[in-house]
Amino acid sequence: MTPAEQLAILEAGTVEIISKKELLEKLSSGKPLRAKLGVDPTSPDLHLGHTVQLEKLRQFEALGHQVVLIIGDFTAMIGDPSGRSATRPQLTREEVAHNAKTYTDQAFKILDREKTEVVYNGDWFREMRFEDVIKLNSRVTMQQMLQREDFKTRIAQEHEVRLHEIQYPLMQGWDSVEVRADVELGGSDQLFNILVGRDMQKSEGMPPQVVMLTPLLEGTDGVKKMSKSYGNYVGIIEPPEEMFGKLMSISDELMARYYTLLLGESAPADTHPMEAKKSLGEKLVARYHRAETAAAARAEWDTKFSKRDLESAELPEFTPGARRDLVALVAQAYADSFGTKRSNSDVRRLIQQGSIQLNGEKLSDPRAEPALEDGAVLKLDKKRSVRIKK
RNA sequence: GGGUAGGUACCGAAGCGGUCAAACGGGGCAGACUGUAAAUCUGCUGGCUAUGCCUUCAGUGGUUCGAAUCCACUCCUGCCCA
Repeated sequence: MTPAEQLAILEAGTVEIISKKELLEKLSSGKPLRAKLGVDPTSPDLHLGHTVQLEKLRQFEALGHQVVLIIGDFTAMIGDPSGRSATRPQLTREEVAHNAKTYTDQAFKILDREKTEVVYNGDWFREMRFEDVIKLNSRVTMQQMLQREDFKTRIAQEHEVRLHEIQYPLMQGWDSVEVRADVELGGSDQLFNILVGRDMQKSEGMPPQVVMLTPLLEGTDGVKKMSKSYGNYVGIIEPPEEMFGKLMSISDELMARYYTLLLGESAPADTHPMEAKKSLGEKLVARYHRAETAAAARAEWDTKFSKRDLESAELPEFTPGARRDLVALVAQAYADSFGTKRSNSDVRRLIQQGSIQLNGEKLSDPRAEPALEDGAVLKLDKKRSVRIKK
């Protein structure tokens, strides 16, 4: 494949490439490029937001280039301030180590395990001595750091910015030196950090990496960037039904975004939005599970929510414990079947607001001890129900 | 180091001796309407063995019948100056 053809493939779906000319030159050299993506294992699960970049990396791999995945086990302890309006919580080494493991396992649902180079930036940062850190710091000016939008606004709003946060871009930049990256991929909020990488490489006498920015994927709320800490994510190892369900609950607007960003196609214009959303959901579930599983998830969703046929739907089975009053029952059902902790007060509220139904009948007395027959359907809220199993 | 403004629930922000589990906004949760969409409307949003009780307004101690509110000290943050 000619360099120009490769460029066309790689360019698709990106927001910005700095610069295309450089990329073309690198591609023309004939040598496989080293394409870097750094991920901080701040939470164990990869979500659809990460896949935008991972899919792009897969294209690099398919074109015979070398993908370098940097697990930021060290940087994760600091936390990337990008796009943040507050200092991130710092993670412990144990948390990070655990997350890193699950992270890579999930990344290889997309990338080829055999072809991908995985490195941990703790390998070099832990070795650094304080004088190395000073040297690193001396390469960048305070003013450059303060140009960053997120720092600037935080300062303008008189919010704190801690010193360790401004180290982050330097560290990310140094990663590029360590792995001799030719290209670094990142979300569009990574522009600054990746540019620092270029500067670092130049001052090390290395050819600077090409910056390749991918669009940021909004989370299921349609507003904020998808992130586990915002609770607006769709994890790629989520059970098929859950994944499908989450995708069905997004707005029509967002659906169009997901079509372009995740599937690389435009949303069908002549189809009812709900139908379009269903095919989006099915396709994505199929991508991370199997086609049959996806079809099943869709069918199951239909009986549960379109036909509202809870009787024949597959519901989690729930075996009531010793306490049979409604409050205890509901609280336990949430905990056992959905892993959701709700306080008794919270449950009481749900009951009072008419959320709880038994076989289609509203239960409104928190103190009642409803007769529970085997197979009865206890509806907790609009989206969650369980089947009683004695 | 000096001066100054602050630290209130998930976040922002009122309150400045009792009627404060704490206004208001955002977020979140639930309900109605729907296509588990958006928009809109309604309710809720510390906990509990619940017409009452317990824990909470940076921390500790104090004044008071009574403190988020007053006093002392401590810790933390912003801003200005050095």
